[in-house]
Amino acid sequence: MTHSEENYLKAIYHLGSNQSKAVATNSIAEQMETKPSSVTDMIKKLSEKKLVNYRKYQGVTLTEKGKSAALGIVRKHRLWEVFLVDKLQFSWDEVHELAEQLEHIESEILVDRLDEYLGFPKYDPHGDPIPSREGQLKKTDKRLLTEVSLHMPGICVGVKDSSAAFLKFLDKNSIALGHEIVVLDKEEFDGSLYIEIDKKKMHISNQIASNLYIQVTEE
Amino acid sequence: MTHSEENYLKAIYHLGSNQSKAVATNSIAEQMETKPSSVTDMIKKLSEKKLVNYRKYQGVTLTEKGKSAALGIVRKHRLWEVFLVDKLQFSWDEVHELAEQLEHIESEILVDRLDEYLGFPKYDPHGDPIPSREGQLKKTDKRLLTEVSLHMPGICVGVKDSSAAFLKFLDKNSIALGHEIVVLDKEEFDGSLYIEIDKKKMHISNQIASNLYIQVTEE
DNA sequence: ATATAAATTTAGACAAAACTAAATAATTGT
DNA sequence: ACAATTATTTAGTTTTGTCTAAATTTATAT
Repeated sequence: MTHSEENYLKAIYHLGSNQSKAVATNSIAEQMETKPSSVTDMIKKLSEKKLVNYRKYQGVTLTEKGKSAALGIVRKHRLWEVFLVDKLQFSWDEVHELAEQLEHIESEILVDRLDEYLGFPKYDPHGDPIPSREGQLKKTDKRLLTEVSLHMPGICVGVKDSSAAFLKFLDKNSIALGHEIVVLDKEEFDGSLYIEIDKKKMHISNQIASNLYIQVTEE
Repeated sequence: MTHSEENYLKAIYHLGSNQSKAVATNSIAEQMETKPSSVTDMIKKLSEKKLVNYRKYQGVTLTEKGKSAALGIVRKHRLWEVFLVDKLQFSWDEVHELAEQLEHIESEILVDRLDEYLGFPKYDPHGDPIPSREGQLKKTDKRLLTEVSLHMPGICVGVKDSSAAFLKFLDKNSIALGHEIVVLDKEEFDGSLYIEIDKKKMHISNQIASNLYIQVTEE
């Protein structure tokens, strides 16, 4: 499997995992910053290899084989991200591009050793679940902070807006993944929230809150 | 710089570092398991980029720019090897192919962070020196264990007698390539040595010692 | 319902990196 | 010295992944 093939599979996986609908050629082209005609070419190739289901003009879906391959790449990507953040002191907004390269390193054993070395993490630094060796994903019941009820404890597991600017803001205010968050009160006037994070009380705007994903730890 | 270009530079570096003579097209082809005509093609390309000096039919040498690039790749290769052995528990003979992939990951910062994380190692698991960020190489010198001075640390890098009997003996006494060895004392009477290998003290005969190659790692 | 717009595919071209086969230069042995 | 051998380069082809431009299919709007 070439790097390019892997990148297409990953793109199709990311675009298709939410809906059960087929993924459009154009959306793949946009995601990969390439031309639709190039996408068509690659889709044909992947189709011949039984990695995607394809009918002309009808978009693509991953076959079981394709999905399994895509999950393998996602697994590698997210494990390397954990490595970069936990071991090499990168911050969570610096690791994506590096992981894009590292995810293509071919070796089952390496991935498993890395997994073990990192302590079998279940989530990457952005709060996204890491597929198991068998391609199983932990379910995430993550909600936006704005949708969490008062006094319901949860853990900060992700961001909706992953722009460097937003991530930098969070860093500055020591809001980090893994920290426990409770909403203490809501300001009806502007939707801002009084929260407690990591035992520190804060007041954050609705705009911030609506871009933070929380894993609710009690029903 | 493409992976292929990097591989050619590395091959030319390895073939040319011993002699000051130009490297022959055929030897590059042999090293890279490719055809001489392919080598000529690539050499022209590298020559246009001022990475090698090339005159038709006269072989190639690296320019300063090319040498610096080659050393950068060697640095990455050897640092990743240390990572795989020290952190992920691979053995010295399993890491080469993986490092061949990892050496192409592009990121100055990553390499520096890795270097720091590994404690700025000076030698890889095979006893080969790791170039500094500036491309400086520690000198190496490989000797028989019997010719190493007391308390001079080195790495076990090879055997003179490669008979099954000898290798079996080494295995039984957990003397393996890549292990650090220090000679603690010599027995004048029979030339046997008291050594410390991998933090374990041992007493070995002169016959054993005179069949083990050591890479001395300090002046 | 059908004209127009949007999405997708086809056809043909290109660059990178490899190859084969043929031509040419350098080296070697007598 | 020069014929034979070996090393190297050239010319032309292939594969992969991309592109542009044109053709075709599907979706949309009045």
